[in-house]
Amino acid sequence: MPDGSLTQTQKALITLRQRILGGALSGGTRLFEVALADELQISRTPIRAALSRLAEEGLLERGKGGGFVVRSFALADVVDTIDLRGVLEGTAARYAAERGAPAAALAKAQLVLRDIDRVICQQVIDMEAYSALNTVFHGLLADMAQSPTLARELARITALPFASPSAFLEDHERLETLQRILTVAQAQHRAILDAIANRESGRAESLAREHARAARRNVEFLLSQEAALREGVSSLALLAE
Amino acid sequence: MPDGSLTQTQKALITLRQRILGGALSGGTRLFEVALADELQISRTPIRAALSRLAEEGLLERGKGGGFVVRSFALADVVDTIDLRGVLEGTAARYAAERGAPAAALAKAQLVLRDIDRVICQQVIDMEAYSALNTVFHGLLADMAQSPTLARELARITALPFASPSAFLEDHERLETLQRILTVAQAQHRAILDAIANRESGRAESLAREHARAARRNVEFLLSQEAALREGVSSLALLAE
DNA sequence: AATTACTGGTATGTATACATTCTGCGAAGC
DNA sequence: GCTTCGCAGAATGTATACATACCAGTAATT
Repeated sequence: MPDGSLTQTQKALITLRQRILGGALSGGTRLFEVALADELQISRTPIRAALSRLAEEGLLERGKGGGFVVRSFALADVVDTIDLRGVLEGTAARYAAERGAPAAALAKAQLVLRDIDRVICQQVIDMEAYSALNTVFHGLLADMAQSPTLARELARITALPFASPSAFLEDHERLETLQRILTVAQAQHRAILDAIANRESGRAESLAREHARAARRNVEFLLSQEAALREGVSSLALLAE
Repeated sequence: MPDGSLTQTQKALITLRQRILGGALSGGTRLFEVALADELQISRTPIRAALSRLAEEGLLERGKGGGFVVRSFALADVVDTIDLRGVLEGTAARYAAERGAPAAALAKAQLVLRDIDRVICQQVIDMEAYSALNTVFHGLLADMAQSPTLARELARITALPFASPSAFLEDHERLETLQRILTVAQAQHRAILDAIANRESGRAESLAREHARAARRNVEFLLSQEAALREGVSSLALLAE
């Protein structure tokens, strides 16, 4: 639990977020200000601020007569959220193609893809590096759409751990499987960029949607495994039973 | 300014929301807790809570070192947001078609369309009644998708006054123009419902997107008018200069 | 002259006492 | 037996005093 020069609100925010995402607080659990204040040794005011921001992030819901409840995510919600990301990224790709992406962004995206190539051809894949690069690529896609509104909503969705573009990748056991998945994803990245560069908006949209669909297949695969295997999937810790 | 048995937070929330939507606070304006507390005769704590919720609604943004700033909406943002609603409603319609909408919802939607018919064939159109029915119809569409995630995001977007399904309709001067617009919209409603009932997902999605496009055309038309005419368009009061 | 360090003012952050409201349970009344 | 009233407690809502952090303006030092 970090304690640098953070404000009390930030400390509470980090701790509580961690607990929710980590599954320590299961969906439907009501959070009481006094109890939390007592436990975390922080006064009610910053606790309240933290709860409010968690509601803003979509991890909590406001109860009827005040109060906050941990939002519960069912499998169907996870799948829907990933698909929704696909829809939004599809729209971003379409906008980028229709409006014409800035040459600088396109060039940068090409460089990122080159870097990703370098990472995935290694014998031991550095997943942290891949995730970082993948996130940058998807961020560039959002930028190329030149729509702050869309970028905002995409950021909101992506903030949920299971909807992030790099979710569920670190959880594949076999190297071959992982390498195959990443190779296909990279081909999709190239195709999306190509469609945008050629101003093929329909193609760009479809490809981006399909790209997210791969993430959905990943979840469905992981959930078809034995429960024991699912234990380690940190992105799914907050799933309801 | 209402004062029933509302909490201070609610009062502050309502007042501030009204000011932002009404354009009394232009985009980029920073809101200071103390100043607001002093002016509204409410202590800082509920002011803070209200500001936090307005940030959640998307009307305010959090500044770098704390503090809140009124979000500024340019014309491009309005257009993008309406299109985004189209994308989301398109997705809702597609889901409804793919998953199969509950018979009860379909029947209810048919009834609503019947009611809308009755409203728009009048000599003097009761716009309040139309807006209410139109909102119900769009709400049913969101329900038929059977995706809480999607419904949530749709509700978020629709909360912005210029992105609501019924925005900009009350601002048409000539009766014939209004009647033509509503007639076309109603035809689109029917087509969307038909596509959903027939499980034609692609058609349903395209139609719902096009339906939102009509709202976009409305904005663009209104903004092409003289500034004097735009004065009365309440949904656009918060637009940046 | 440029830079830095001080300082006053103003902003948000925090703690806490007090107010209010809601809820669940139990007893009284129908 | 069921409803309703009311009470107790526990929760959130509110006010406010105090702490801290940030910024700008100014003066001192290099």
